[in-house]
Amino acid sequence: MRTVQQNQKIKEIRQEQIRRAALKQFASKGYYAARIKDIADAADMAQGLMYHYYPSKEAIFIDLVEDALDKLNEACLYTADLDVPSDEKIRRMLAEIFKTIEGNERFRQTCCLIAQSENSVLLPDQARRTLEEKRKMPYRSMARIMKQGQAEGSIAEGDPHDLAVLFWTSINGLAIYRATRSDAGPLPDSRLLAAMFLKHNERI
Amino acid sequence: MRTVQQNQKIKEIRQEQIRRAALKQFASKGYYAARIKDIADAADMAQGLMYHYYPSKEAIFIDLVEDALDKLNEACLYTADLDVPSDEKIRRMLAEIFKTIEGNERFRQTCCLIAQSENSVLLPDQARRTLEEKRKMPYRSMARIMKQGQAEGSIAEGDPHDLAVLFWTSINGLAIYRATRSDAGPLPDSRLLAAMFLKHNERI
DNA sequence: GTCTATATCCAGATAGAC
DNA sequence: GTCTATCTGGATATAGAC
Repeated sequence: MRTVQQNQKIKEIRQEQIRRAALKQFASKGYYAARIKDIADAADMAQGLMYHYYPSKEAIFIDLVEDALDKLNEACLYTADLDVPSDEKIRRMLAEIFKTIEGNERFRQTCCLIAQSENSVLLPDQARRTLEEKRKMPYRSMARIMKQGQAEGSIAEGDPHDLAVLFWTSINGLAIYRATRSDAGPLPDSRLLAAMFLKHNERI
Repeated sequence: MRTVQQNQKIKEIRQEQIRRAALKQFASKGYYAARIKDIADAADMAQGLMYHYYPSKEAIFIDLVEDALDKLNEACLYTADLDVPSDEKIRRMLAEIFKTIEGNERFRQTCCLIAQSENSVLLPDQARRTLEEKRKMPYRSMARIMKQGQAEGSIAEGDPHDLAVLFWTSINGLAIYRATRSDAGPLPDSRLLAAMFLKHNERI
């Protein structure tokens, strides 16, 4: 006889299996093209079992989107609080993101999940709301860093929010690019992108 | 009794209606989420009639993707042949693209169609092949312009192909951004993005 | 908790009347 | 050429045995 704790443990493991498999599917195919069957196969379990752990496909998706955006926000706040000049924050953040896009499959998938989701007008209602509410935050954090950098004299002129938009949309574009080509070589040097935001005298 | 010419005329009009409606649907929802029924409704015709003009959903999609990429290539070649310095080509191209993303709904949808399609690993086979074959061209054109500009001394250092990748992925990201927010204000100034590619002394 | 079998629904595609 | 009605397959979700 299994104890309650053991069952709880199984539940956590299973849900993690499902999340991992679902992230892979949603990130590469988008919400609609990814089928429950694919996810179940990738998670090594019967399709029916999925519904023992999640009430619906949408619920899995929402779980992933929330998690992805929370992690992104967290990383932004962490960087914003670093005790280094703003231009250095930008450089580090880009270097870090590029490195993880290249090396960390899970993170790359997370980027793609967000990109995929933002890309699609048609999403389940609750997922849509979650997304719209949470995605604003990284833009705000980045705008704050840009503004601070302009005051410090190291960041290029221009509306800080516009710079933030360019920052994230460029990242989105690159993550998608990388994810959809098996033949893609390494990403460009992150400093090329950083140059967009830095004043000349701050470039390496 | 209608003549052959009149029927031909009807055919062209109908196909144009379908393409216009399909572009809108595919661009905003992606290939799988866009339903034939949606397209038929948007084109003001019965679902069954669609199949009188196109053999399948995939055929419509391929038609659109080919058309979109051909137009993009054409625009690249046109710009590449202009008799102005390379940095000026970059500036003009970006200004032109930004303007059309903002003002020209059809062009914006075309950008999104390409972005959507590139974003999705799972596409009908022939569409996938068309896309992979044709999308390389804009990258090559742009890389050539970057290289030439470096020789002229106006474009930033770095692998020309990498710069081309940054160019197009940033555009893709922006087009998606703009297309998915009803609340989005105007796009950032195109010169902010141009700054990524220009040497300092060439910046405005 | 896990599986197989099945119900249900809906999208793409077809048939046939007008 | 255009429409309505229908077929068919495949996807989500459920039921029930183990």
